[in-house]
Amino acid sequence: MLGNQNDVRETGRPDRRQARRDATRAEIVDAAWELAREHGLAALSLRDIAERVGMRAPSLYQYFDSKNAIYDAMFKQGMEDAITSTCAPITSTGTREVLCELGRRIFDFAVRDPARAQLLFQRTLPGFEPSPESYAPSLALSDFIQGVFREHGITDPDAMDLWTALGSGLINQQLANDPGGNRWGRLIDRSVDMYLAHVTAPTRATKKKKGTR
Amino acid sequence: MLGNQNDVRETGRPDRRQARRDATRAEIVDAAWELAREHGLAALSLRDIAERVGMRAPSLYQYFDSKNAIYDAMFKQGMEDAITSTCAPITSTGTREVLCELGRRIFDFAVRDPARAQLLFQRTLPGFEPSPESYAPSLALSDFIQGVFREHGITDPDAMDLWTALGSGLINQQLANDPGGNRWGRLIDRSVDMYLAHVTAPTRATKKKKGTR
DNA sequence: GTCTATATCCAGATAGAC
DNA sequence: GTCTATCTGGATATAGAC
Repeated sequence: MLGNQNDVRETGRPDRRQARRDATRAEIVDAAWELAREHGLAALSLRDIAERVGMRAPSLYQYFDSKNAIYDAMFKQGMEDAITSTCAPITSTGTREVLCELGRRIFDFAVRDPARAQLLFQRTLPGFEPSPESYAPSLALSDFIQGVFREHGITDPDAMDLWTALGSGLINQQLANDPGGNRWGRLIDRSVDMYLAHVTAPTRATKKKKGTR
Repeated sequence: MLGNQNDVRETGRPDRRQARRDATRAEIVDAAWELAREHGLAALSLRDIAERVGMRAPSLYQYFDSKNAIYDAMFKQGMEDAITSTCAPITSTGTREVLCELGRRIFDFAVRDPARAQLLFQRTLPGFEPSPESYAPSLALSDFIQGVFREHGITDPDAMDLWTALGSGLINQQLANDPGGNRWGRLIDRSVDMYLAHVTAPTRATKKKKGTR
């Protein structure tokens, strides 16, 4: 569980043994993801993972301290992938186009791999919680999204929460009720229109707005 | 798994043995829900359920054919509770008030019991799928909601999907990121405003509308 | 660093006595 | 209808040989 897996040796730089070790760790995580996609996240077993990488189960303990440590490495890798898929520069300029692009990136990332979405975005695994180190990329992702919104004048925290609800709802419904289809994916642009019309609407009555001017 | 548990005897009416049996079945399902709430849905074990009702595990097989049959009974009971909580007559009249009331009922029902929400609305249990019989109440619930919307002039299927996404997103975020709090519950009325402003907005450009008039 | 062997524990499900 | 006893199989994790 403790994160000394990336430590360098006393020389101050990782030697070849260390590099080999990291490569094997990555192999194990990849095998775990394969199995999770095939049989479900909760059905992962150390035996199956070991078999897929050509080992016996006990050998895995040379690379991970426990099964939860493997889940943790999967979580971390998944979050890093989420950043790669989501945080690329956005070429569009208009607010509507930017939000559509951003929304679609996240939606596609989540829907592309249901098992990954379950580990990253739902909290459904029995006793698993990501370690602070593995959770860090998640915060970076939040910051990126928040930054994009701020650039377009949306700073109200409630408006941000509304956005995350809308996005997670589209993803959720797509995965639960039309896996492999596009029934809710089709609604992304429309959702952005609805959202922007509301958030940028002229102030009226008791409705909270983006600014106070 | 097969649903002969509610059969009547050859006389054509259930006798007292049958009533006792149904009562015990209900006890078992209640105990299973208690344990699911305490230790998580996936952590249910027949031993624990049996212990809670004062039996040994094998005795449960007098009442249910398998562990999945217990999940199935839980699903059915949960869906019936959802109908009870959701489908009561709505006293409000205005469209906004009606949708707020409806949304809040479903939200409260889901958030009140995360384990139940996981079984009913997410598809996260290893090999479980509800039987057609247990799934039936779910369809009745959909029909009710659809009827309410139709009464208020919303018939566009995409608009319905948008509503379910919005609702499930609020629930999802509340359960995952602020369990026990109200961070997204506060946004229900605002979400309804946003939704209605969009769905009932005057037709413009390529935006789909509720009707063609 | 990987293995065999094993410890320990738990699961769902069945057989058959009472 | 409930029990004890057991089957079968799985899990995570550890000890110690090589």
